[in-house]
Parts: sequence; C-alpha cells; structure tokens
Amino acid sequence: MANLAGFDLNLLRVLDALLRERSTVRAGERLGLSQPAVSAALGRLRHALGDPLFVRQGQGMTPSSLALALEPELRRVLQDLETLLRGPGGFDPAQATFDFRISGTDFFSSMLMPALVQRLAARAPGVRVQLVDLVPDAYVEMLDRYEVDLGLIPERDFPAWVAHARLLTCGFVVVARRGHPRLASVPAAAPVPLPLYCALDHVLCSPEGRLHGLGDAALAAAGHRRRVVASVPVFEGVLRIVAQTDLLALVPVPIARMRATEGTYDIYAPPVPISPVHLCMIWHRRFDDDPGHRWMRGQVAEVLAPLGRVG
DNA sequence: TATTGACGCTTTGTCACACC
DNA sequence: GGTGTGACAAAGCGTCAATA
Repeated sequence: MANLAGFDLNLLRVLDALLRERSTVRAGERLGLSQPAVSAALGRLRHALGDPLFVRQGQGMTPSSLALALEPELRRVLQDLETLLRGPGGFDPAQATFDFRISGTDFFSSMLMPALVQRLAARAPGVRVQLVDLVPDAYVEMLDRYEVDLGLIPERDFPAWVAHARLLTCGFVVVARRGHPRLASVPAAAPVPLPLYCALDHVLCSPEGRLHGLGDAALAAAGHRRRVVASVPVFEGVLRIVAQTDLLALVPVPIARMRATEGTYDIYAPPVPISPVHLCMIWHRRFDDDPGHRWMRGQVAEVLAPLGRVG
C-alpha cells in the first residue's frame, strides 16, 4: 500500500469518481478531466495501491474487492477533507460543489424535488442533488454506509447516532376514480361509508411490498377490515391504478391534491380517523456541524414547510 | 533569515490513435 | 462505445543564488 508522503491525494477524487461512475469516460466528465487523464490516474492508483482496482467488463469497469472495501472509508475521508478545507463557518452555497443524496419515496419526488432543484440552480449551481429509492428496512443503515446523506421517512425511534428533525405532518384521504359506480351517491370530500369502504378492494403504496398499512390498523381498531389486492412502491402508480380501476386508495393529502385537477379521480374522507404521519429527515450525527449538510437540511425544510400540517 | 527570481526536472494534462 | 498508450505541451515544484 502507498504511504502518504508520496501519494497524490487528488487520486482519491479519481478513485471516488470511478467507484461512482464505473467508467473512465463518465468519471472524467464528473471530474472535469479527459478520459485519458482518468485512465492515467487509474494507472497511478493501481501502482500506488498494488491492486488492479477495476477490471474491464463489457462497456464498463468492475471494481475489485479492494476498491469496494475502500469505498466507505474513502467517502468519509473525502467528506472530512472538504469540511476541513471549507474552514469554520466558511460555507458559501454559490461556490460550493458537492453531490447530495436523499432517500425517500416518490412523495418527495413530487413534493420536494422540483422546488429544491429550482432553489439549487439559483443559489448553489455547483451542488447536485439525487433522490434515490428507499431501500426497505435499510433507511438508517444507508446513512452509516455513506450511501445517502439524508433520509426522508416517517418518524419513529432512531439509534443515538441518528439525528432527526420533523418536517411536516401529513393526513390521508381516500381517492377513487371519477365516475366510480359504487360511489355515485357519496359527495366529494365526504366520508366514504364504512360498510362500502370495507366492501371495495384497495391498492396501497408500500416500498417494502406489504399488503397492509395505516388504513388497516385504523380499521382494525374500529373492529373492521378491508381487502388490499395490490401494492406498488410509488404513489404515482397508486394514482394510476385508482384512475383505471375500481380500487380505492388511501394517499397523503398533498399527493391527492396535486393531481386532483387532472380530473381522473375524486377525493373523499376516510370512514374512520386515520392518524396523521409525522415525516422527518434523518442524518448521521457526524454531519451535525457540516456547513454544507446543514445548509442542505435548511433548504429541504424550507421547501417542505409550506405543506406544514396538511390534512 | 526570509523572500524572490531563474532554471530545470517531473508530473499531469490533452490529442490522436490503436485495440478490445 | 470504451479503454489504454505514445507524443507533446503546460504547469508545478524543488533547488540555488542573489538580495533586502
């Protein structure tokens, strides 16, 4: 392995870009270098670390086991270096250049990303933001493994090393396709009669692929049950299914309202009270005082603030 | 003793091209 | 379509002497 005295630390940025892109062409684009420059840097990395690091496979580069093993620590070191070089309190969004990964459902793809991207373009053009799918039951671990910088999930208990802040409280409504034959006598926005609600089939959004959710718990508390016949991992899919079938769905108020003007479905109140969900952002405490991270948390909170308590 | 400028070597970049 | 390599150019860096 290399020693620090003779090692060019810029090579770590190249290794990071190669691990992210798995291609010398795309790594070059990410770094602002030509493909041959990345190839040469990879050659120097191979020599310094005594490992091939990447082997060519088809039209891309596959990392070696050593490259994969280095990845988490490499990200941490680069993050620390950025923080160090930025200096205390010296964060300037207009000059900042970093990537920020957020994990969340497609709720945030609709309710957060458009406004957030617009903000970044105006205030921090060098910052790139990525919304990545929630990996079921691994939200917290992804923070620890440097796979995401921020998680957007329903509030619950978190480990001590996870910091969190509540963003909004979100109620739920029932949606059904416009012209649903069984709901003709139910006025829009009125509660769906409980017997009818339980008699109809349902679709729900579950990134984990579950066939039960909040609605089932609320019904069970009232001594009733419904039949969920489908689940999809995104709300967009739920709304499309609702619009094209006789299924009902329970969806967050902001999502329902956002698409209501399209006229493909109507909105009703749930037949039983559904406890609102507190959505929060979570991050690793090692980023508590990171100026860039703190600034991004502020932007996310500000974008979602107008939704406030909905429903 | 610290700073500055000249000089030369080394490193790293791009371009063009061969190869897989 | 993508990677690796040779030729060449530019920039960076260390050394050394001159100077304040």
